Amino acid sequence: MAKQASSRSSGVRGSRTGRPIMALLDLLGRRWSLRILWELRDAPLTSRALRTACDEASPTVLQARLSELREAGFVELGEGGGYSLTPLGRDLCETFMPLHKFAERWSSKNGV
Amino acid sequence: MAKQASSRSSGVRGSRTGRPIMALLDLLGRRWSLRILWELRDAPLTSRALRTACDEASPTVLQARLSELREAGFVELGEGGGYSLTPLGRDLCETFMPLHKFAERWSSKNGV
DNA sequence: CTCTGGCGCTACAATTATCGTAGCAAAATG
DNA sequence: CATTTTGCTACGATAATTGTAGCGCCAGAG
Repeated sequence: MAKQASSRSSGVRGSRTGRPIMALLDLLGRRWSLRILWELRDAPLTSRALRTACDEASPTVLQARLSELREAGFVELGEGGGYSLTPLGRDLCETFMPLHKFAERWSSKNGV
Repeated sequence: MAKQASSRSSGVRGSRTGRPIMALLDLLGRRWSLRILWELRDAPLTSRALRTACDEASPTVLQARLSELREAGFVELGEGGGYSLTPLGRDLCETFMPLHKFAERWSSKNGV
């Protein structure tokens, strides 16, 4: 795999291009990335609680995403356990929060 | 896998939950989804041009994502060829456009 | 008509990522 | 000490993605 170096955020597709947006788009375009940020949006969650919130996704991926997200500086693991958004992560979350409203508008046009 | 029914948007993880945001998050959390929307943001592109723009991603996935995005009503294929955003798709794109600025802010804190 | 060349799209094998289950060591609790 | 919960990992099975090649179609050039 060799995707994760150690403290660099460059296992991300598109980061080679020097366009940060590409790196971000790629990082967020991985399974459960967006979901994790979303579930953490207003309260810290333990890894298990997060797993439950994420429809019982496998801990393997969750842990991988959590590592990436932590490395990216969006998520952190508190002293007494429990994952939470960093200020930067919260900022990112705000950015695509309007997606919520959009989703509802979309689903009605989509026949649910 | 029976992911794509035909004209339903329900091969999407989370759509079972009845929470449209989950369905959207899952759809966008697939490889190249966000990137495709991003590349189409201000001009239509032919499938080849899109492939070039997407760092020569394999046509297999691109075509798959394009189908999903078309089914979701975000992207359409014009008469004379060329993919473009639908009004809805453009709307979605606007939603996460601030990500661009965020990405730059992020990359500077990240040491690139 | 024939020959390019671009279009959207597909086949297929190889490689990766993800899933699902089980379980670990460490810390907290009783 | 026994139990529970924490973050995290192993590993075989399954699904998604990659890379390369090429299809049928159509417009324009010769």
